[in-house]
Amino acid sequence: MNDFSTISDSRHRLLDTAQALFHERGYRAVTMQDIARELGIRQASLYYHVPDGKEQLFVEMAMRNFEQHRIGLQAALDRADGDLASALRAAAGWFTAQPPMNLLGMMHADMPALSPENNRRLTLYATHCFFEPIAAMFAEAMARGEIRLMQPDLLAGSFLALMDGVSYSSEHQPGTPPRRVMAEAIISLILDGLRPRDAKGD
Amino acid sequence: MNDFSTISDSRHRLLDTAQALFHERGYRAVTMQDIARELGIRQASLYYHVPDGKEQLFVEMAMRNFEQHRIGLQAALDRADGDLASALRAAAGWFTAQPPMNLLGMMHADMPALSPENNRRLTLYATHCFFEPIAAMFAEAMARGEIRLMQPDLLAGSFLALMDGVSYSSEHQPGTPPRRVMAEAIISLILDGLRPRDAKGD
DNA sequence: ATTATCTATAGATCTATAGATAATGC
DNA sequence: ATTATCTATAGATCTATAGATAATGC
Repeated sequence: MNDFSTISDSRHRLLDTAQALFHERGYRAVTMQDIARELGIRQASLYYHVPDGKEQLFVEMAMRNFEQHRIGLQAALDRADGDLASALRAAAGWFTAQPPMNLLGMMHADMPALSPENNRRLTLYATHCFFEPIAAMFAEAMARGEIRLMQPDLLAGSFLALMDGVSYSSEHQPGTPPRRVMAEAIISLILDGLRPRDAKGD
Repeated sequence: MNDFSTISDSRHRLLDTAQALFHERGYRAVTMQDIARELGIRQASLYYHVPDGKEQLFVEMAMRNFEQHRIGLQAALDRADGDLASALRAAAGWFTAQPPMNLLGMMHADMPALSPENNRRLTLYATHCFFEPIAAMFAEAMARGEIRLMQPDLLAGSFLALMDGVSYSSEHQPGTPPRRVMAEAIISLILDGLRPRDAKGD
């Protein structure tokens, strides 16, 4: 079938599998055994691909995942119109189209298991890939006078927390609307708040 | 010194210690050893207090914690004035005064490690203690015509996600404002949104 | 010769049990 | 006699290493 580009195809398969399991259950809950079983190979065979073991696997998976998000998120933002509403829809569209990643929960639960050095690297890179683009989006809208003044960092954190909340609901709460529908409601909330506007529709 | 009420004082100390560690690092990352060391006793001695072991300890800790939150949250809401702004400030005041608990992250990461039965019990009880009071708060404001129509469940989930985000920032992001300051900004966002009001202050 | 797997296993943890020991309260 | 601890340890897991085996590409 596909004979080309199989160069590090198995590496990608490994990282994909690790990603699905780590994001679903967390670093400590997933064993090398689990990952190997999912791939159909023996646990010890994983060490051919990641000689430094489980922590290396997690860090490589996370770095690749963060980078994919950075690129996808930035592309979505670049494609959006020049207003905040479009940018928010683009960002939310990106997140809701991706598998749930539970970013804040992962940062909280999994980072402490890593070496201080890896912890630091991943935390910095998460800031770069997630926080900064979102904060910049809000800061630009502020510079355009489109929204009132508020700390962009706080808004970025809130937005990411809300995206995590959407993923959580869609995964664990029975009978919730689709993620994009929830995201749309949240965007409307962010832009206009809960208080009813005096008159004027939409 | 205090000779009375020491009846199950040691049990409370045990649950307190377990709570601090479980909330900080998650169920699987904390060993019985860690908890015992913190209490200054031997690991095996814990089993005198919790014969069924680690899972029992976690479940009892979580149930007690949820119940404390339900009572404190309800009391705060009862004390508030009749409008949503007061209720939101009361709820946020309660959460920011408590030690961070990372509710959504915990539900996501720790529940799968428990037996299906315990998982079910805790999930239901979390809904009862956190979701329902908050959703009711929004539903009542809607009934009063104070806010526009939106799914109370979605708003409750969003509010809890935002509270988790506040806790996360205050713990892991250097140089963030105090939790209550962040919460106040978020409440203003929920009520009025980001778009600047035409004229009229507050 | 290189690449990717395998089997077997050492060593480190971690949970939980069995049974001893000490202190307290009748 | 009851309460709360202790020591010692079995049994289960989990990570990671050593060395064998098979397949592929010169």
